Amino acid sequence: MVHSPANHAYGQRTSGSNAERSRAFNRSLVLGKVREAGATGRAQIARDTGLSTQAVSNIIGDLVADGWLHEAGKRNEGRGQPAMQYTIAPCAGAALGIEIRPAAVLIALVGVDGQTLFTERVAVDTANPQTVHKLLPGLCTRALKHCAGKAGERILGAGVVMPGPFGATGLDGAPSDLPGWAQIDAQAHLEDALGLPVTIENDANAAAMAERVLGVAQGIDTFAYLYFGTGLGLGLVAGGTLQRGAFGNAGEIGHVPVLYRGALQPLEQAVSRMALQRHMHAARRSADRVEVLQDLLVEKHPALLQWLDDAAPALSQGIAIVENLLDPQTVVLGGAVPQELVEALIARTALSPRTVSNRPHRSHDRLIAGTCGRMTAPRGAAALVINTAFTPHIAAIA
Amino acid sequence: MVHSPANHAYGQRTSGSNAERSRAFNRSLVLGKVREAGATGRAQIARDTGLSTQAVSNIIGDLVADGWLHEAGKRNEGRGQPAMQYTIAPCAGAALGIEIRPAAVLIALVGVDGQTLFTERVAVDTANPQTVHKLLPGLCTRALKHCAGKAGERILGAGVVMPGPFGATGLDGAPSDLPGWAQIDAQAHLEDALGLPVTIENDANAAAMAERVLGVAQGIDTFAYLYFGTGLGLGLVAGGTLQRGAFGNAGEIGHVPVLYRGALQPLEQAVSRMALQRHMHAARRSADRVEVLQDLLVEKHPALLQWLDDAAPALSQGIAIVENLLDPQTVVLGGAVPQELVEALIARTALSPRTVSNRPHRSHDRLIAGTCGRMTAPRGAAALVINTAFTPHIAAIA
DNA sequence: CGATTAATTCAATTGAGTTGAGTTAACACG
DNA sequence: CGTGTTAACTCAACTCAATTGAATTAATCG
Repeated sequence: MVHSPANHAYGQRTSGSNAERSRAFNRSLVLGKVREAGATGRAQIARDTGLSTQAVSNIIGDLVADGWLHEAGKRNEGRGQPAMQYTIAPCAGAALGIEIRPAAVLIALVGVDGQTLFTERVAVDTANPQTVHKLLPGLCTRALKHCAGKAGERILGAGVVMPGPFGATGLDGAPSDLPGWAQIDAQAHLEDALGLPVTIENDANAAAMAERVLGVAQGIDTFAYLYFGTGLGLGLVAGGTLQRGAFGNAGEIGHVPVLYRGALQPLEQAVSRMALQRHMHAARRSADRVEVLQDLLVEKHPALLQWLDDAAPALSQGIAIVENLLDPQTVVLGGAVPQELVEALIARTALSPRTVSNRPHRSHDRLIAGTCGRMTAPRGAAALVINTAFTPHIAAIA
Repeated sequence: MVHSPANHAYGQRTSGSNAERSRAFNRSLVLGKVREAGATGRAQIARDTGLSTQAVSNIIGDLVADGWLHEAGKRNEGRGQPAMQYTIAPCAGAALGIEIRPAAVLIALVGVDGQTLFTERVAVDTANPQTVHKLLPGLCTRALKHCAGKAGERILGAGVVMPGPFGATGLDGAPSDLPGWAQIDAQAHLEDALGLPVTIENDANAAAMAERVLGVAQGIDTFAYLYFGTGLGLGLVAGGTLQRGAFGNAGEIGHVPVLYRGALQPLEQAVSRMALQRHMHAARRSADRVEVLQDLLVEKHPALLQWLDDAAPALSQGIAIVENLLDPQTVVLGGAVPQELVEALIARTALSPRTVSNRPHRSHDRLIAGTCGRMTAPRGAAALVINTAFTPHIAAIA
């Protein structure tokens, strides 16, 4: 359990719009359009946004001057003057992503153009607030050194992944809890350690954002992400926005009961690293490290195959619930396990025909594998920060 | 099944902001603040929105001139000049709400101040597109006549409730399907019949909006609504916004399997009007009309009590899933059944302790009864339209 | 009664998008 | 090869709406 600063529902209090906030809104909008398109021109953005070409021109002028955009040659298509193309500048800035696990801290530095510039994993005895506070500054400067000049000095902020749920809930006491974080204001503690604005999120939400910003869910506005962690988490993106629930604890799908090996059990007793380790342990094989899992998969270990065959129907039930409750464009499966394991599980999962997602003409498969790999969570934490720069919103400048 | 105009995901394409759209945004924001507060003054709104008092003053001046707001006396509190209070003008406008059921059409006219001005229920043989098209104009003028002068002539639009799911899905063939609507563009058809802009929504979403705008969920930004209809539906409101899913079919909770009478069955086999009717039919009592249910409840009919006792644990499982997946501030239960039945069911429902919603300090109960009564769906349809006027958004004026 | 506090208004200013005319650079057709 | 067409882009004047700061009004406090 992690301390949650407020016991009341999140309130993002919409503020009124004025010229200044309009400009910030339109800047983000334009940046987002460039990111979405990869490369595009002013006139095209004007059409996409309903702004005049002049307005877009002024904004793009600003963004180029500020180093956010680069000119990328002219595009020659049909008649008329060729349109100058713009792309997100690789050195426009970067965001830090940090994952705090019970026995390790993972860090990633991701550029606003989507390049992962640096990753590192540090094992710790216990990831208590003191240890992490001492560890972070060093890690942070090391990360920044590795990309000096390339991502410039503009660090937008830090995203931090910590295991949920946040605040006191009926799910406390899970083995994934971090010691010592429940009593302190985690965000303030981390901002103090890093000297950067910090956003805290759970692993599944961060992973979902990783796939949306950097991975397989780019351009998909409404999807669910099943995160294969110690337990099983669910990250929800609807209309391009992360759904956190009223207290930041949406997505606790691991506790939903499903039929598994003939009995009703919480889904994460069937599908999760914890479940897999328990199963392999019973077969006297360890499965605590990602490399080991990969080896077991290559050697087609019968216990692993058995687990896959048992887990798939449980997963299918979970997906049916998610599909019927949220009607997503697709469900992404991923997490801190080898890509091959995810794919093997997907291959064995027969999706229920009785859901709203079983529609005739689909542009995406109902269940797809995440591509962000092992560093999904820390990269997602960074993606979280990057995403805000590309998502327009009217907000008072604090 | 109802025709869904597009087989691709909803796209509400954000447009850029300019002076005009900023003004519209701020107007809605101010209107929303007045609605939220009941009565409030300019300076207070300025503080709430981060706008200057001058800006708020100008906007309020406009809104009063346009008939949206009324002055409601000065408030004398402490020092300083007393603040003029403003309220939503009862005759500022109204919205039409229509529910199309297989054997009946229900209509409601709701003023922007929240007053229900008129309701009517018309039985029909089959609610096919032709019948409805012929019926609506008369119903509509009748509704408007009953409030002439009171709600003025400003009708903002019509909300229409039709049973989901929309478009082709894996859930087709449900008994709640409407005949003949799958082949036509329902929205265009209804706009033609009414001469008003039409918003189509399913019953649960409309009911959720009814409670948010008119009922027990006022001021609650994130909640789930369990709608007791022919089946069981789920309306989701997150951050004040209705969550429709990618194709408008979010909330099909009725198909989630739960343990009911010793076997895994879809939740709506346990909790729904359909389930109740089947159970009472087996006890040789009809239960097809709301009045009959009320009588059965008063006489404490043993079969009904038995059904309540059986349904409650199933409901509890459904609620646990909703809580863990969405972390709402509260869950509202309601629908087209007597209020007393809803309350009797709630009284028997023991909520799971193992969910994120089991938090120590709660401002709302975890499960509360809806208060919008029998006309929930049509009133909610109207609320849907009214809500847009009070919700700020940057959008191109088409 | 004067000082203080708070709401409101007036008038001038500012920021940002729009408008419409003009420029540039490609293609297409004779 | 030149002229017309098309489309991207730019310049300068304009407009809308919010901000700023001073002034006004109406209440309470001492």
